[in-house]
Amino acid sequence: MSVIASTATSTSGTRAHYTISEVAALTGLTAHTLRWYERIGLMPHVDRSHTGQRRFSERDLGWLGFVGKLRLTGMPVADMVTYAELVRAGDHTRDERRELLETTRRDVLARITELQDTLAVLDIKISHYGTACGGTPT
Amino acid sequence: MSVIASTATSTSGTRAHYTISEVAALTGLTAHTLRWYERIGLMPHVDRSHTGQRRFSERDLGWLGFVGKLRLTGMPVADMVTYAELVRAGDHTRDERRELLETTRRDVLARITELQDTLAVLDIKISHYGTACGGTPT
DNA sequence: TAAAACGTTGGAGTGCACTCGAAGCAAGTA
DNA sequence: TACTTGCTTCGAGTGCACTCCAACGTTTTA
Repeated sequence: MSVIASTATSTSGTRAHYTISEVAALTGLTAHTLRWYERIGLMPHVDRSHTGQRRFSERDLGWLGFVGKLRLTGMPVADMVTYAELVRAGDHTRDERRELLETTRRDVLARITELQDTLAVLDIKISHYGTACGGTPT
Repeated sequence: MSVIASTATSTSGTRAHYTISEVAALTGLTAHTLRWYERIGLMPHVDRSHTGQRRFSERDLGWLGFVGKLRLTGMPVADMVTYAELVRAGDHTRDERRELLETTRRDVLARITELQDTLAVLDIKISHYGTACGGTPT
């Protein structure tokens, strides 16, 4: 892989663009997945070199970071695509986007509550196993 | 469906056994899923009527409740089956079971942290949408 | 310059967790 | 008795989110 070497722009740290394998390394996604994201409309338009290879920008990286967060929320890919489409559609979709995010936020809160609930059950079970006498725990 | 009518045992509330559709109604799982659980080894032995129909006990219901909690943790079904096998194997697997549960517990905690992290990102995004001026939010 | 590494595409395949269908008994109801 | 409902099994189908393949072109390294 060598030192990342491409057309640099700014003087410090910021890169003009990244190849697909560089982005894969940075995001933890595979190149396959990155192409698939583009195919399904989850990426804004990605630049190409004169020979047609993808050149990801800093902005693309930022977007992928956010998409990664959305993925961690458990949001379905289809909904992320919807969100991406709203972004592409322009400023008049701001309200819709905010709503989508707020719905997601509520879902996340609900999921956290749910998990804390399971945690309580797990703790009870585990404490039963702690007492080394032979009840009939399931 | 009528009133649940089967061989009752105790005087108040507790039932001797339940048909598959009763259990489906009680758990929210489908009859298909219940049979599938049994096929893959996720259920302890379920009693049958003289005609071969399943008769779920209170104990089975309790087990299904616990399995439901495990499912909510995000534990893969294969691991739940492993746990079920350990329970069937007898008392000498207690340590192993406790470890499995503790691993699950750690996973749940990690997931909660992860979700709280995404929550922070969502809140920042949402607050950007709140200010109704045209930046370029993604 | 030659070899190795990396990039492209469309389409097919994978693994998970269900989910459903078909064909055929069995039990309760009008 | 006829009908409706529910149960059985096996096997196939679904939806999601990737994941991989083949065949070929490009770029970097020795």
